[in-house]
Amino acid sequence: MAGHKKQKVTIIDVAQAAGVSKTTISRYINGKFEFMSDESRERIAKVIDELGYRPNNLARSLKSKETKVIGVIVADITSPFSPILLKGISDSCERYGYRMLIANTDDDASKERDYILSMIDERVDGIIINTTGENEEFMTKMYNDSGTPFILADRMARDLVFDTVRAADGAAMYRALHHLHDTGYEHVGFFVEKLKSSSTRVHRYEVFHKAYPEIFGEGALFYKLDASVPDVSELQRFVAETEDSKRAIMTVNGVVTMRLMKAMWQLGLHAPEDMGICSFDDWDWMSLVDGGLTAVAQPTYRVGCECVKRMMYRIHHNKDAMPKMIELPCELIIRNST
Amino acid sequence: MAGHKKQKVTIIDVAQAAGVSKTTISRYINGKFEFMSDESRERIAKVIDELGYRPNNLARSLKSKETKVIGVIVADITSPFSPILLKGISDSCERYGYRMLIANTDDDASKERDYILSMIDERVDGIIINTTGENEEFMTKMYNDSGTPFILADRMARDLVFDTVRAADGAAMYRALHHLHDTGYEHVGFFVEKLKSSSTRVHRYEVFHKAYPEIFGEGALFYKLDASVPDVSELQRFVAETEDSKRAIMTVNGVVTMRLMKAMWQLGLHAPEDMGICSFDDWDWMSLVDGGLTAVAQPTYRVGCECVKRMMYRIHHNKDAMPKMIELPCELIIRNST
DNA sequence: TTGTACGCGTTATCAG
DNA sequence: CTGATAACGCGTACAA
Repeated sequence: MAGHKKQKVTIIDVAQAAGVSKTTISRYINGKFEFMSDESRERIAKVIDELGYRPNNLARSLKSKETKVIGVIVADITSPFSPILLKGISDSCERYGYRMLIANTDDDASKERDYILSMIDERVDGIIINTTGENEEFMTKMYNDSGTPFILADRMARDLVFDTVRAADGAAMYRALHHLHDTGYEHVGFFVEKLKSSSTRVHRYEVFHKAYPEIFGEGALFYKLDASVPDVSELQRFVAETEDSKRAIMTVNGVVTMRLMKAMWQLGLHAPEDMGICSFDDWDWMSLVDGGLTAVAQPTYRVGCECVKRMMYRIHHNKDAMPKMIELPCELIIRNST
Repeated sequence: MAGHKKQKVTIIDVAQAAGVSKTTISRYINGKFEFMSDESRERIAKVIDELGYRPNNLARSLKSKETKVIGVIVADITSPFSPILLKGISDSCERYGYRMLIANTDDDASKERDYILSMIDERVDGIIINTTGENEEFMTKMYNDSGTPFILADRMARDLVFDTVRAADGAAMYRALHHLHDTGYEHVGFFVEKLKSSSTRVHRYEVFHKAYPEIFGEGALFYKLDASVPDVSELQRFVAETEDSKRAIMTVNGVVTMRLMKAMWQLGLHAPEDMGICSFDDWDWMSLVDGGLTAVAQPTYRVGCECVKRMMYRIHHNKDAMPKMIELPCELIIRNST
């Protein structure tokens, strides 16, 4: 017997031990007590306890066509964004009695497809996905084939074909720029990473592009951080182009903020003396650097919660509901750096 | 039909469409091509493609008794430690063709028990657990009942009843203290959070307790950060007790480091001028503060990988192997703060 | 090379 | 109130 998984006790074992049929055990398990005598119930309770019986969820799911499992696909699990989203999803799932099957795509569209397939094979009841954005038609096909609902977390697709839950970062951008303008800044440079189709960055970029001229009355100033030129050089370019003015930096996300803080350190620059800085994304360490960075805090936890909530609605109430865009407000946290 | 999950195509549909029995389809799916004619194979391939057939993993697992799913239970998914561990596990699982079912316990022993049960119900092939440490006997019972292997990630149990993969932070502590001593520090205060049974903290605490006198020739100096007194006060106590000496702080983990950095900021203190600081845990922002914090970097990613590796060994080669303690080396990263 | 028939552990239908 | 029995979708002896 060594090397084998222990024989699990099944519903039949329980039935025999209790001297009833497995039907009755099944009823007991599912709380249909109205269909059995009190003595039966008590005996079954005792036997189940003694044998340590636990129903096999695989078999149950096979029969019932639902697994009570939600698939969650994140683009980058090591991003500070992901754990918070996952916590939101996890806490909510718990409340509704669901579990999570989690996958990480490393922002790779092909991996994303693999995991979607894999999760559908596993018969998850729905998929919450922080998508790379490159599998829109694939997901549509999967949805049509399997009926598995998708909900997009934070990142949106080109067309609104799936429920989408995201931060209202457009509004936040306006608030942040107004704040900078009111505080007396004359120029604001927007620092971005490479713009992939991934849309969150692109969206913020586009909003800045539109909002900045409206508020500051001049064309938007963009600075791109990529491998071709050191971050420090790009920062110096900004300094040169805005010299002798009260200037501030706005970053497209927390990663860029971190890269710029490093670059500023290397150049011996500090906020707010040398330049203001306002970060999109508020990560814990940002309250430490230079006496605290002004930042736009994302409602990431709530995004996770809302994804689950919407998923529950779709699963239990209306499988064919119209796709809906749910936007959650950001918070502008003003600290020492502006 | 509205409101119902799409009818999935089954192995029988494929069999009928291809004009063979489902046995042959099953063989095809499982790559046993030696048992069928080339024409059969081609026809089947075509039909599967046309129908978009995907085998139902629930049914497969029910039969085969293996799900290719590893349960992962973390104590705190929002801790910076968790995503890295998860990435290690995830990347490794991917290589071996496994998926992960993830749960977050919020360091709550009762939740931990619930999730263990739930995962066993789900028939996961094994459980990797960053345990609260309070369910040792429960896990032992579960292991005996179900045969599901457990592997402890980073946190260990009192007795070595399960495989355990962890950082060799004892050795790291010695190295760090030697470094501080060699650099000329006269006193080192060790700052800890509340010591729960959770063992990682306790272990570091105990090692410091033993190592400090050996290296510095005086009794260990401990400072406890808890709700009863402000962090700032505890820091001031340290300053008072080591006045007029070259002193350094050693923290028990990254969270404490962050709290102390905040407290130092409030008191206008800086490293390394006012005191050296060496952090257990090296988180990304630590390279930014005060020109970079000296830190002990944990091999967290590799811990995740090793957990999976060991799990594969246990599942595929030796279910009853003796529990083993696997220790991975830490790295001491010397920066500006010491 | 292919197919028949049974079992995996549950739930649901129906007849007692 | 209770219990046969047939699914659920797949894998596999065993037979042909």
